[in-house]
Amino acid sequence: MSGDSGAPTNFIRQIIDDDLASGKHARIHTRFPPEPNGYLHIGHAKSIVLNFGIAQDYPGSCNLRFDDTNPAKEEEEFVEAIKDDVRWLGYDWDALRFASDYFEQLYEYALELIRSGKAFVCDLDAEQVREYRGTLTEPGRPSPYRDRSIEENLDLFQRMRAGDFPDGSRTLRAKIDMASPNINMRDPALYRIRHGLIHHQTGAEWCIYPMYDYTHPISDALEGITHSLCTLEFEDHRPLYDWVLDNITIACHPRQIEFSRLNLEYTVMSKRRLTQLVQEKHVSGWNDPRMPTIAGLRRRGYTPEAIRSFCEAVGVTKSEGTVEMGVLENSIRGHLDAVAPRRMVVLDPLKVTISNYPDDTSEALPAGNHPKDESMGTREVVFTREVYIDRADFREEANKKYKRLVLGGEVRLRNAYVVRCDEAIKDADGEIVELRCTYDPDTLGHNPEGRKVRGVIHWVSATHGQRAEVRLYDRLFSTANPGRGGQDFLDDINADSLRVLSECVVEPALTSATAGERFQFEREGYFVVDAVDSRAGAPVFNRIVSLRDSWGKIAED
RNA sequence: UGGGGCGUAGCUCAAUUGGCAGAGCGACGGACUCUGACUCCGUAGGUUGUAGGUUCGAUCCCUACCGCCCCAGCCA
Repeated sequence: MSGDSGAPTNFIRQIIDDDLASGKHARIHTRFPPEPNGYLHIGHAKSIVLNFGIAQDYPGSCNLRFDDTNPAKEEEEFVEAIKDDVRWLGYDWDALRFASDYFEQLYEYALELIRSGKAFVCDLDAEQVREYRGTLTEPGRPSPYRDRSIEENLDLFQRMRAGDFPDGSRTLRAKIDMASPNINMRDPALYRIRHGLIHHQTGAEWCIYPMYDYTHPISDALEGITHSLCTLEFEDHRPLYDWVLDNITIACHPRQIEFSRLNLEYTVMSKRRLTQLVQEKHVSGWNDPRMPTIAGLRRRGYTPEAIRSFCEAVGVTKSEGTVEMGVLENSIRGHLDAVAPRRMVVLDPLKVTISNYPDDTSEALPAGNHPKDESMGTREVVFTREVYIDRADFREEANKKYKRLVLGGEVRLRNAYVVRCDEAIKDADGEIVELRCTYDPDTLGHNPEGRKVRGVIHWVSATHGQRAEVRLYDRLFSTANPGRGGQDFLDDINADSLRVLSECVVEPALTSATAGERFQFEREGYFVVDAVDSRAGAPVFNRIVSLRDSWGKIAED
């Protein structure tokens, strides 16, 4: 049942299997319930893949529901961005809902709670409530307003809605148990008063807003959710979730199941911190390619497929851990290796003159777009007397392990000829400014006989290539767990997380690349045409991820 | 300190519910290669947090410890 997509099973899917087998449910209904107070991040993707993935694999459905009970923090911009991100990830909701759709029903249920003596209007202010609540080790004391008559509570609550009382002056509270060892059960607030806010869905219609703990179970039940999946910090809230549904007249009682949230090395995931990065302009916005947001990963060049397979790879459990960044990187490498056309780009150009190649000639050489997939076809690269190679691909001398160009040595120019380096020309400071090489005309398409070249390097024609900007992104933070030990996480920002290279040379086939197109720059990594800053005929490239590099780990000789 | 959770390989997860502790990723080594990529082959890596107990037999059941996370918003 759960294996249809090849998605690995987990304890939640096992519970669902059991519920289907026992006949408790014939159909599964999940929901993804974001609060529109920020952009979605990779941690939300885990929840999205879980919830929508279950709906896909079982006979089931999944709603997108905005948990919009706190208009002070929520905005329409965020609801639109979230819808975009969910769709981009490849999912479509069965129903689009807002918790605010249920405000009227929520209000009616609150009246029911009051009528049955399960809720009361409390006149304590926030500080007094805190004093009465007790501590982790001491029980709380009942509010002096706890035993008001039902009639008075009804009247007061109706007047709360009518706007008769100022912010913070009163709350509606559940009447549960002030001595409960679970603080969430110590007569939690159900409604608070908030004047003067324009809610993005309901406008100025309400001046009282329901709390999450009250809204969520009822919203779930109203939608016929069977399994309400949330993160571990809500485990303590489950008794309250159940209490609400057990004490009102409602037919459905979803099962809340908690799983551990995603933690990723070298980044931060809390909305508070992401918001701070954006507001204080440590990044260019929610979609900065270094951000772990879906919008950031999208602009960075990640694919929905890669993010989905990443989410499946990390699994779903109740134990907390931190996933290595390499797992995310491998997910995109794996996908793009299969589908990204290959191109040649020189990031740090060093001019090479092929002395024995005629000045007035050029050759259009066919180059495969993919080494293992001929269906991806070929394009032409232009070979000329002057080409660029990368500075890192030449050394005056090196040991045998160095598989690139050395003085007096031979190397193949990818898709073209074998060349030998005869001379390195230096400027007054001793810096190499040009290489003089000779090429072997008999090495096109086959290797020379009787001798072995050191390796293969990429190149671009100096006369046919085009300058382009390439942005090299690295992890946003320099430590695996930013801000650990209580210090400011901003101190851990990686100062080199973005390097802009403006003098790169790209092969002709790349000048017409359009926004969002992804390529492998051979021997370098995977790159995407930036959707924001590229211009027609002048693409800007973002590095998505470098190629795996076993050479970089070997100590320099 | 009260309550709620979680501890299995470097990381993420399995282990048919008491029957020889495995996989993927990573690391390391090799093969292949016109990408130091991809692919393929192989190796290492464990006192299952600790100490007891029950049992022929414990990752699994019991007891006690230890460590880590969450909870004292009129946030979600």
